[in-house]
Amino acid sequence: MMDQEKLKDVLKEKLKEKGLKVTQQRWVVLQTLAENSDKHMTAEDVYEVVKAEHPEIGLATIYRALQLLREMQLLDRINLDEGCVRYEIRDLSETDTHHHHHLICNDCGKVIPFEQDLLDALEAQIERDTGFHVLDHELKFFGQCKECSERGRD
Amino acid sequence: MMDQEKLKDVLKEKLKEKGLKVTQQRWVVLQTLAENSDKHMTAEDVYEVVKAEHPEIGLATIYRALQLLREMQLLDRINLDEGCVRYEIRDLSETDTHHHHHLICNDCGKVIPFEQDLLDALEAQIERDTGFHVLDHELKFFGQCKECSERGRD
DNA sequence: GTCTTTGCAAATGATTTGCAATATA
DNA sequence: TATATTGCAAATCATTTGCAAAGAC
Repeated sequence: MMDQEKLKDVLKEKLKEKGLKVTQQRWVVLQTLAENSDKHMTAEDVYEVVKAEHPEIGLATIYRALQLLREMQLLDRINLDEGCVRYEIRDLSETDTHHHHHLICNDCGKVIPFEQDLLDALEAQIERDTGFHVLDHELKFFGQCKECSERGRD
Repeated sequence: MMDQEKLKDVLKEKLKEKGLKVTQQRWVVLQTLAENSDKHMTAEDVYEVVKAEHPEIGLATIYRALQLLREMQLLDRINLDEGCVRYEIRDLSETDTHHHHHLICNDCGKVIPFEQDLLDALEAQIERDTGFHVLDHELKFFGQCKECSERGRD
């Protein structure tokens, strides 16, 4: 929580750049994602949390804030094919082409972040072979997490 | 098109395994995906193509067939975050844990398949480091295709 | 004060589902 | 003939949008 100030400054700066306003709703949404950086929240999840302190904030506003914060690269979006989309706050130190992937447990649905940059060589090869200029990538691993595979062994 | 017979046999066999019936609609949907294996079709795309020859087939049936064919591992599904999902026929020779990825052009939206199995080493490392047992993975590269990057250079 | 943003309710759009009629084995 | 399947229309459900009222700078 020590980074609240820094985070708010980043938000202010990015909004000002585009001539947009720092509203309480945008700050609350960003804060909620920051406080739940271990989770991957849907718009509805954020709405439920926010509602406790700010019952006046509407779901449409949450959607608009999430979209905006994502455009400002403050959030990442992950799509687990559940019929909705999840958001997570981006580490302030990550670069534009961040490389942070996910391990998704087929059994319990847990999403584990995984840091890895081994794809650089692969990207170079793709450019060489196909002429496709890679700007970003998304990598998801599906399987069984440690806990679920241990539970399954009983 | 020489593989029509083989494909139909595979369909028959997989359906019989589950006590399901070979209907004209299921066969037509599978055939459509086979004839358009270079494209990545949405349910609506399939519906439009099918309608020409079989105007009586409804969209709901297309959805049900696509879902079923996917459960039988005859199709793969790709989600490009467009708000809908695309399907492509799976190569009959691919194994259960197939590894076929996509290069997605940010400019023209083209989707280029890409064969690569370099992730095996990475999967082994994940299992070692985290205890997560990887069963499958999905890898998407975003960027600019050859044509678009050449066009952009003018 | 001006221009952006919000809250609400209504609209959208892909996908799913209930059910009576129909086709497959 | 018995059971699975289809077609249609209605239902879902996440997300978006129009618009008048409220808020930020």
